[in-house]
Amino acid sequence: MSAEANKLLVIDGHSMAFRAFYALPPESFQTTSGQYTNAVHGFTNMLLKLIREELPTHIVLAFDLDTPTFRHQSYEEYKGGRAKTPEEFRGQIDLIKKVAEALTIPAVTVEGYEADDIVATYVTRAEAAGWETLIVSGDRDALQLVTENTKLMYPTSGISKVTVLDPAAVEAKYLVPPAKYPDLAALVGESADNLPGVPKVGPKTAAKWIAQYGSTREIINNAAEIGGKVGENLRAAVADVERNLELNLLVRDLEVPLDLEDAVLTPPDREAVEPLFDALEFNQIRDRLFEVFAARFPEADLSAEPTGALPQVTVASSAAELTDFLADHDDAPLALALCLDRSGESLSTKAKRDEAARLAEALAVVLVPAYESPDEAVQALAVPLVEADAELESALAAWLTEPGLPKLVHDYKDAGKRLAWRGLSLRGVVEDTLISGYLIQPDRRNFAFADLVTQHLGASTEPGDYVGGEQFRKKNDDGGQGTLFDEEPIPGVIEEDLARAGVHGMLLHSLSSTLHAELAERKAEQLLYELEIPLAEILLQMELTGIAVSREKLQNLDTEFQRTIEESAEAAYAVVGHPVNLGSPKQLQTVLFEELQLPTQGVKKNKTGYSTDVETLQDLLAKTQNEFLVHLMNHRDASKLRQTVTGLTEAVGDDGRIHTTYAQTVAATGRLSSLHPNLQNIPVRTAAGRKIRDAFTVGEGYETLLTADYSQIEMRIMAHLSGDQALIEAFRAGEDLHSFVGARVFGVGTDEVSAEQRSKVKAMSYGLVYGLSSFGLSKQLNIGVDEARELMNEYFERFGAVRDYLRDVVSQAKKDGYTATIYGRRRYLPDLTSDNRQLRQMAERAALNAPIQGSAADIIKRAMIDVDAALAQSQLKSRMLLQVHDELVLEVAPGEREQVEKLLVEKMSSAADLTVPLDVHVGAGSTWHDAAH
DNA sequence: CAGCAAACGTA
DNA sequence: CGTACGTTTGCTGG
Repeated sequence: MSAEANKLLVIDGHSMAFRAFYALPPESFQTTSGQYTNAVHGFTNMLLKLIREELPTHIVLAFDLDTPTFRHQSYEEYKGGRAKTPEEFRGQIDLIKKVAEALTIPAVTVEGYEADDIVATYVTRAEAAGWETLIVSGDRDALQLVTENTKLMYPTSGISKVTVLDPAAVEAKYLVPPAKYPDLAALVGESADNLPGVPKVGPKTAAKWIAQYGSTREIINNAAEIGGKVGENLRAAVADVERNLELNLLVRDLEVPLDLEDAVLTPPDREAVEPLFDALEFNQIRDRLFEVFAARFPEADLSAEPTGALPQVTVASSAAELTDFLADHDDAPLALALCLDRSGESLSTKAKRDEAARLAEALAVVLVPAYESPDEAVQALAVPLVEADAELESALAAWLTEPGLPKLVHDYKDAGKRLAWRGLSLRGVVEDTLISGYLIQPDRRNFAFADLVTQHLGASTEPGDYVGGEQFRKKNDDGGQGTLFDEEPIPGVIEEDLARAGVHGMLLHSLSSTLHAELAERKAEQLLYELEIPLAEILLQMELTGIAVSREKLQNLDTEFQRTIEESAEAAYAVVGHPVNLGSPKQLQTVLFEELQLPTQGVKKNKTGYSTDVETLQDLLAKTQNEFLVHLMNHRDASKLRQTVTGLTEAVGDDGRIHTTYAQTVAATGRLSSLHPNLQNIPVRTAAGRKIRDAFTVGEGYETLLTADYSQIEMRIMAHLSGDQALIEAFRAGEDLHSFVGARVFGVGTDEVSAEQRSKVKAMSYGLVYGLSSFGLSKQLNIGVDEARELMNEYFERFGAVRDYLRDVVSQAKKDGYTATIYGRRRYLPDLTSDNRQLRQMAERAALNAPIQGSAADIIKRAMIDVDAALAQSQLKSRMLLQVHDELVLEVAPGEREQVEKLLVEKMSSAADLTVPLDVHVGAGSTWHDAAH
């Protein structure tokens, strides 16, 4: 590289770290261990952006030290009066230095000097060598360094907006050429450094004097001839100005520990980047980092050291090849990976890509045996699912469906579904690393295979990172993966896909054993083998089966709700005199609180201003009787319902049924969640909402829908876990729980409890499960805090063991670091010991709730497995369709109703052995609405 | 076009 | 200042 092409980037690390810190909210950038990373994040991003856009050949980061500098020694108050460094900033400078180290960018410090002096020294050397330089600093002292070859990037607000200053720009902005900036600053003073200047002299006066006399030294020499008040002030402040002059001037000839030439930019140290970015939980930045450096150093190899040999994937072309392969591996577990159709990956929006990914077809199954040694290429076999001969297909089907032949997968339900679309059934799954990963860290949201592999094995899932896979390495000029087609043994599957599936399968074996060691330590193996994996099989069937809906009923509802929407909108517009988007909280704020002048007193606020949620609207209605509010709320209700109807209509499959997907690894408590569409939040509370449930119907060939739900399961678990005798007695007596509790709390007979009293204790009982406070209760019940506290005291007086339990569960969780359900499902809550009060209290409420909500989830999961087994045992054709946390919906085959009902009640009630009975209510009907009871 | 905030449906 | 979720809409900022 020729000298002319050299470009130095020199960054004042401290000042930019501070800018980054104030530009990004610390609370949004925290690792699970509580370390704030907002400054690190912003700084790293900025650094990458500079490398990408400015193309420097050399980079230096300059940092201050904590020790005093020569400036402090000559002026004690130097930088005095600065606010204390915020708590959240602590440790972030060290992390930034670690990032620099991983990127092999030098971080330079010099004892007794500031970062600015280091910057000045490198700039001076670069100038001498004829290099171009870009300074990045938020400190104005750096202005003096600007020349034609040396520009300054100065952040104007935060770190996203920057100005690049050349000499002309400096002069335009500060009225003096760069070299004279110290003269100007000496006269004006610098409040950030606690350096007072001449009173009443601002940049304009100072610039005028400098133009007249040439320098501040000359101004002082001629101070006598300057008239007026400012002249007097100047003469009085000569000592200050002289001191400023001395302190402002940057040192340009420091002894620095690193030569300019040695600051050359080189590719990052991947071995250092990976663990550091793991710890910082920077995943997106990591990707961007490697992209930026790959673009910068196309020839360099940024990939990790190969961790083993790439599996050799052979494509089976005959049944014999498959049967031989299976015979070779006897009955040992084989990992299973699918090659999917990737043609949807280039769709324009994320929503479309996600949709395509969900529906992508399986093109091949790759079977991978456990490897003996990582250095020896494992022999894997790919079986095409398209254009394969019938014999091969049936040989594969036989292996897949045999429960006695063990398979390892990541996301069994997903693989099972894609295979089912091809008419294949997958059984005998002994490991699903998705679920294992979840059981270990239930509050993590993303269990992508590659992430689990990185985290638990520290390995790569990229074929290019394995010996023998060099041809798959992504080169910068990329685009040419198509060139890797040798031939196309399986339509739509390129060589790289096969290699990827091979690596995936190979890693499944190692990930499985690593996760199992963890599971064993947590005593969670039973949960995996006896609960979650069997449940996954059932969920898969439920998802494939779906639930029938009446398109006609949905269509009618859509029309009905649409009419309400239009009518209420018209009526609302009439009140305000013009149309508004009633779905825009922002526009509503304007209409409600500016145009209609509704009282804002006591109105809840959110980040964007006054809230417009139902609660607020109802309060406003009570106060003002403004009928706009009525129309708005009608509009809201109808829009929400129509939105649900639309979503359902779009989700109806060709078979006239809706197939939801259950997420088994999302809810941190152990519950399921439902998506695409969500069938766990279909309205039920209002009459209009219930009409939607009426569109869910029994399918053809079946007699009726059956719903079965646990009655008050969470309170029963509370009774069981707390051992509260009064509560246990209530459930054993089979009395109405809330009347029973109300009678005790209010000291009246069970049948004398008023409706109001009953609803109060009901809210209270449910609230306790969520960690309700007296404040929250008072708000919920619209009563005073005192009355709420009174109510709580009275409650705990009668049900003392409940209070003891709630207290103990939190303190135990603090001690252990986790809560546990009755089946031993753990939830880790590191925030229980956080210094941040809000985080800590949130964790405390989660600790109260997790054992209860989680135990209820365990119980219904157990029940589902037992019900499914009992249905099979009795050879019944009836089937489970939906689970809604404490409710199951089944489709009953003709003539089976009585038997199924009996079996349901029996299996659900006996799913757990509690000190209180588990009551189950059953209802039947031709629609979901009618089956409710 | 991606991602956030607000709102609201369920247990 | 009550837990656990998913989806849609409007809007901002890249």
